[in-house]
Amino acid sequence: MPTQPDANRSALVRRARLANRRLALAYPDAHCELDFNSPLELLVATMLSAQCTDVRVNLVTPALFRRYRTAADYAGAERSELEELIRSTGFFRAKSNSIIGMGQALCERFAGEVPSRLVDLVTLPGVGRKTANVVLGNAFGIPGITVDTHVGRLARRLGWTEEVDPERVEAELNAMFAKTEWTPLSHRLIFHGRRCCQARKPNCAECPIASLCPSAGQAI
DNA sequence: ATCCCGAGGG
DNA sequence: CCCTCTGGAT
Repeated sequence: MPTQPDANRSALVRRARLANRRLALAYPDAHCELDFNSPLELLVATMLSAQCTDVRVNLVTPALFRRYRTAADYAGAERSELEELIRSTGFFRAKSNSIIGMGQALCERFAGEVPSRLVDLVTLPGVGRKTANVVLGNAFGIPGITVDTHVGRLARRLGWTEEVDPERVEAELNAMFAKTEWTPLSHRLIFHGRRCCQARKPNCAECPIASLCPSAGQAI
């Protein structure tokens, strides 16, 4: 006989998994919307995506990826030139510093290659868990929940977690879903967050998982 | 005025 | 825990 908190917990997990299945039907084409052709390109694009739309990132990366092709290219990049190429993505000074430092770190510690382990990725300047999980999930096929602004907001609205710290949100979602769902679930939540459950105006009237959402219809 | 596929520093 | 970094879109 399960205790009451356990029963509530398992009901929550069943509701969350049902929502994931409905999101899979609603967004069968959910995928990483950053344009890239290599792990290094995805790493750079993801570093640029902080507080910036992926549409904006995809506007600057074609010229960026033509100018810099290897880790050594980034390591030796001229700061002012790199800054101008990425200026419109915001935080351009910090991002330039991170990208140059990232290139140097790859050359010095990883033979110029992007590492495929989270513990290694997060040692790179400007690379946190979110960026690391994007690279792992989309360039190396290693499952991970990417807790960006959308995933965090939706997980809280859906009542899947009350945590604010992205690492804690990630841990809670990891415990609720099969590992094979971690990356596709992240993509579905991001698609849903952009197209329907937006930060300022959630469209609960047309939301495919409103019946599974404790926040539906409420002013958030 | 608020938000966008965050990370680092104090 | 907080704060800051930055430009563009709505």
